[in-house]
Amino acid sequence: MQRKKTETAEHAHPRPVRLPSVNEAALDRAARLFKAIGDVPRLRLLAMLAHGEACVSELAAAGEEQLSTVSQRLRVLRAEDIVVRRRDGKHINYSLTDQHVVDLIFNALAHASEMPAGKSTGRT
Amino acid sequence: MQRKKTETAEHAHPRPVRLPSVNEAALDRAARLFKAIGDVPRLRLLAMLAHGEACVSELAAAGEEQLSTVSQRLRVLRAEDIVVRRRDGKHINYSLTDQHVVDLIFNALAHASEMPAGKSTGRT
DNA sequence: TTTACAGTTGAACAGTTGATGAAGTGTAGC
DNA sequence: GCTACACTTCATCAACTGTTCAACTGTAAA
Repeated sequence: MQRKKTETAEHAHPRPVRLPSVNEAALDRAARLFKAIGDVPRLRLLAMLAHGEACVSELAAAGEEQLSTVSQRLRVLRAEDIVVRRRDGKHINYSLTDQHVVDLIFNALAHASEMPAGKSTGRT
Repeated sequence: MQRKKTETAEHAHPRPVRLPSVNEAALDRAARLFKAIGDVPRLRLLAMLAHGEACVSELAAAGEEQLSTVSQRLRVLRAEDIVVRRRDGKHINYSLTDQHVVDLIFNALAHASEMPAGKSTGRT
């Protein structure tokens, strides 16, 4: 019987099919990481934390946000092991987990400063 | 008079408020970039394209996805200038816009391979 | 021109996400 | 113990996202 594959690509190709050689687990981890930092409010939090650890109140005050809002954002970042927390009396201080995340962010921010917003502009 | 600000953080802090010194436009661009690549299917596409340019059919066949699905994913990546396209007869070949994106991705994938999935597992 | 191929776009739908106020947890001081 | 403070978690809800099929555009060959 002939199965109707609706639209599922299945035909002659100009080049042989090249299956991804990347580790699926790494791909998943990387995508999760990118997704977590792919949000302006969260990325801003990280940019703040890049200057040193800070407690939730500080971060909330600096961004004029509600505590619960900031707390939720930090939760997302913590779930991906991007930040860690440490209790200090009544306060809970957050900081970036490791240098590689710091590097990644600054690297991207640096490149982002170079390239104009996104559309048009053409190039050089 | 005491103003009721519901929950909006406003109290004594252990440290002075440190406002973000980062460029908002760069932050926005970086967040958009991360968001676009923060998705396994899209990141997989990029991983494939890192090996060289490919047309939509190839990418679709390699991932056993529908043409329209892949096309939509590429659209998102193209909207963020992560990939570019070039027509070649009936085919449209996509490739990564520049080396810096390639670096970013491989860098992240390399680090992702090092760190264990995310939660638990303990450590080494 | 007609047909087939390669890809894009639009609309609809399901699933996910993020912000918020209220309620809960944990710590410090009285 | 009780109260205040510093957060966290829960539940809700609106807004957004990703996938899909159908329809459409553009190219090539007959």
